[in-house]
Amino acid sequence: MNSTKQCAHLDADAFFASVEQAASPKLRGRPIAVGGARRGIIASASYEARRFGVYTPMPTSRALKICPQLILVPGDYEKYERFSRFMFSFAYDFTPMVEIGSIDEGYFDLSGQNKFPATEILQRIRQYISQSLKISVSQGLGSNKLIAQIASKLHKPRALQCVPTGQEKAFIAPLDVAWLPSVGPKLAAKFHDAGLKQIEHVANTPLDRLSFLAGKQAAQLHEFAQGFDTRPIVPSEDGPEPLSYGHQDSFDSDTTDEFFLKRTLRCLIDKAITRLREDQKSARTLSVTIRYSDMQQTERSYSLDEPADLSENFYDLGWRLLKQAWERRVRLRMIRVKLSHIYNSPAFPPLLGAPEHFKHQALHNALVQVRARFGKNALMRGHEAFDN
DNA sequence: TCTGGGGTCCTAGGACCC
DNA sequence: TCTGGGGTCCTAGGACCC
Repeated sequence: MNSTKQCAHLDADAFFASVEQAASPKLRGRPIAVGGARRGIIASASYEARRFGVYTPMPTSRALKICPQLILVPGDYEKYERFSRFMFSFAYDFTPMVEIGSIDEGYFDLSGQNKFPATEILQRIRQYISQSLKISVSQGLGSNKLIAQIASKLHKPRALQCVPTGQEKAFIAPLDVAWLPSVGPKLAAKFHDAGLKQIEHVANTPLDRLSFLAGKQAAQLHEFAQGFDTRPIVPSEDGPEPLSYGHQDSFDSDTTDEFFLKRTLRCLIDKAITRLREDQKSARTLSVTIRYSDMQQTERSYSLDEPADLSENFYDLGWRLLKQAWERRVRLRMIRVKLSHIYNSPAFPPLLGAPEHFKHQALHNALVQVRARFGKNALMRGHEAFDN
C-alpha cells in the first residue's frame, strides 16, 4: 500500500525534427529543421542544428544565415499526429490515466499501480518508443505535475529523472523563475528586476509582495515555488470544448491590396466556419486582427445578437472590422480571424439579453417555437411580439 | 528575406441593470 | 437628486503555452 502520488511526464525530444529524421534515414545525424521556408520560423530543430545555434522560434532566414547547411523540411502534421498516437499508445499499455497535453508531451498517473517500479515502466516505455518509432523522449517522475514536467525538461534530451517525495522544494529551489508555469519573458524580467531570480526567492517572498508583481497568479506561483501542485494529474476524460476557432495568414509580402485582403479574409473565415460546423457549433463573436509591417497589431471584434454558422453571416462584418482596425495607412503583413462565444448548433442558445419576464418558462417555450418556425433571426421579432 | 499558427486566460474601462 | 455599489456583458489589448 502506497498512497504517494506518482506522476510521470513524457516529452518527445525535438519532436517534429526527430520524426522527419526517423522517417528519412538520410536526414539522420544532420542539421535539419521543420519550418516555413518563406517568412516563416523554425518550428523544430534537430539537435545537430541546435549546435549551430538554431532554435525555436527563430526566423528561418536567420537560421539559414547562421547554419547555411541547414536542411529545411516542410511540416507534415498528419505524420506527426500518427507518431504522437503511437508514442502515447505505449503509455496506455501501463495505465489508462494518460493526459495528452499536446502533440509531443503528456502526463500519466502511475500512482497505485504496483506491478513494476515506476522507473522501470518509464524505461520500458522509452525503449518501445525508441525501437518502434526511432525517436527519443525525456521523462520526469515526481509527486505532482509541476515536478514531473520540470524533471523531464531539465536535462533534455533522453533525460529520465525521478524526484523523490519530499525533495520537491529543494529540487526546484535553484532554478530560474522562468521554469515556473505561466512565467514567461515579461514576468521573468519583472521578477529579476525585483531581485527574484531563482524559484527559492519566489518561495521566500511574502504573498502580498508577490501579488504586487504577479497579480492574480501570485498565490498559484507561491505554491508552485514550494514544490506544491494540487492540479489533478489527469483532469478530465474528454478535453474541454473549444472556446474559439481561429485562423491566420502571414503574407508572402506586406500589402495594402484590398482585393487580396478581402479574398484572404474570406478564406480564413471559410476555414474557421468549416471547423465550427464540423463540430456542430455556431458562434456569436467575430474578431479580426491585423498586423502591420512593423509587427504592431490591433484587433476589432463584434458580437452578433444571435449565433451563426454560415460564412455569409461573417464576410461583410469581417471586412468592416478589418477596415476599422486598419487605422494607420501602413502595409499589412498578417490577418487573423477568430470566432468565439461558441454554442451548440443547431440547438438554440439561451435567450441572451432577454428581459426578465422572457425567462419565464412558458414564454420561453413560446419564443423557442417562434424561432423554430421562423428561423433563428426571429428572436428580435419575437421580442417585439411579446413586448406588446 | 526578422519575427508562424493554433490556442487559453487575465485585465480594465464603459455600458447597463437593479 | 450630490452621488453608492454589486453584477454582467462587451470590447481591446496583452501575456503565455505548445
